Amino acid sequence: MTVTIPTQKHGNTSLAIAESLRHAILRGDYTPGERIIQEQLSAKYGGSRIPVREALRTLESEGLVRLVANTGAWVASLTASECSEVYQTRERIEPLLLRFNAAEITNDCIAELDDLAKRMESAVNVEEFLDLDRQFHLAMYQRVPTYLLGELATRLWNITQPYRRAYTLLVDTNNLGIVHSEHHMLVTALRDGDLELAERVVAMHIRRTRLHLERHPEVFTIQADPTT
Amino acid sequence: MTVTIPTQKHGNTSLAIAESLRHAILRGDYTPGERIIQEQLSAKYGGSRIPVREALRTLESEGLVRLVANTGAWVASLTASECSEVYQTRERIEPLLLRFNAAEITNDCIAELDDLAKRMESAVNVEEFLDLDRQFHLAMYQRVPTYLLGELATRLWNITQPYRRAYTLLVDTNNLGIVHSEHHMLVTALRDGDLELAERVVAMHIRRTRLHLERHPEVFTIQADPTT
DNA sequence: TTATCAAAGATTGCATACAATGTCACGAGA
DNA sequence: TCTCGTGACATTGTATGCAATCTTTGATAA
Repeated sequence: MTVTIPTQKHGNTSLAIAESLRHAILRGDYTPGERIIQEQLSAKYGGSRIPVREALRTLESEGLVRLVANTGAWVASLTASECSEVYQTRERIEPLLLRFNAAEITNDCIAELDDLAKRMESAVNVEEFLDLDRQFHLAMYQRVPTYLLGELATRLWNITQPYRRAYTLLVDTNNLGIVHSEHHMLVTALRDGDLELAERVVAMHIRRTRLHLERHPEVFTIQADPTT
Repeated sequence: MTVTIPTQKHGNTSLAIAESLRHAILRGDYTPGERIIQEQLSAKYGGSRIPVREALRTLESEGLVRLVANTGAWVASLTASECSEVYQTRERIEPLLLRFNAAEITNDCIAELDDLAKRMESAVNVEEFLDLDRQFHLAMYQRVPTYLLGELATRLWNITQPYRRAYTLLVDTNNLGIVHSEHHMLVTALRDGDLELAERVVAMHIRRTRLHLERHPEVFTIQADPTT
């Protein structure tokens, strides 16, 4: 399969490859632990391996790819305890990020969040649910440009994406009642201008999800077939 | 000047260059805002520009270098508010990291911390003080390997290094009384096994430093001479 | 004097080619 | 059968060279 990237201007190839590959990993086109061959990617994008290598380095420091010198690149995978660490970090980071954005979370934005929360309840499949969930968080956190908090939150979100997917598949979209309640609580707190409460809801939301994940270690057994 | 890197094994060149350049930036060999020319670095390390480019990408995602396509690379610089954001993030992250390490902070380690705190009090120059300060933090935070918290804390520490240096130069090493008290409070809390208190001391230590920095915006005017 | 433009020079971006390294399969010996 | 080597193959690492782009300089006109 050949992928053509839109604005293929000179000087942006590695950026475009990084974005495309990041999306592919988040979409689930790659499984955690799957080997990445430079030559295959360069063929796919119709270039040489040089920009591919730079894209891989970028994704490595984002935590989405693991590089070993002279050996190769793999899609990153997490153990249960590593994932738990990421969630505990999110628990500290995201309330702060919400605080930075609070002033710009206007009525329009709250209406949008409310809409997203409702659409999430009637999401028919896992992919739609995951996409709406991501949009919900970004809508809160990207009102205001930050130097690193926004990007950091996104990175942590991305790293855990495969396991969020596996977990959502496991529990089925009907059994996500608490998640929906929490989203509505958050919208209400924001509407009331109660930032303290909103921060606490975010932290609890992340915390509860972490505790659930910790009760399902089988989620972390997804691995690429080594022969692939 | 030519720099020879120890174990120059095939496949580790970009890693070695990244480490060397990172150290050079942290040492203050480069000023925030200073231009980085790929060719100069490749000449310095006696290789081609390819591994230099990969090293620059790594340092970019660490936040130490700013890259612009087709244009060049610069040593990262922070505005006062960006630096404040980094400190606020540290305020949330480092207590958590301390918590992860708590179980492994043994009597030996506490003695080492105590020693470092004392040597810091009698530090004769700014560079020695900065180095001991760094060691003090690492000694607490790197008892236990973490998946990302340790690396994240180090990155945030590194990003703010030039301004920590400028600030320390500004206030002079004699006027750091509060800093020393806080370090000793921390050692005492750890010795008493009072993790709650230790976490609060760390957070307050970072918070107080941030408030001090915010009162000295002149620290953020250090810039490279554009003609350099 | 200042602003604008064009051309030369400097610098970055990337494709190619080859070297270094790792991986895997196969066979010999225990 | 199992272990250990050994060779061929697959893959990664990097030097080189040229194309694309940006920057600077100097000249021109307002």
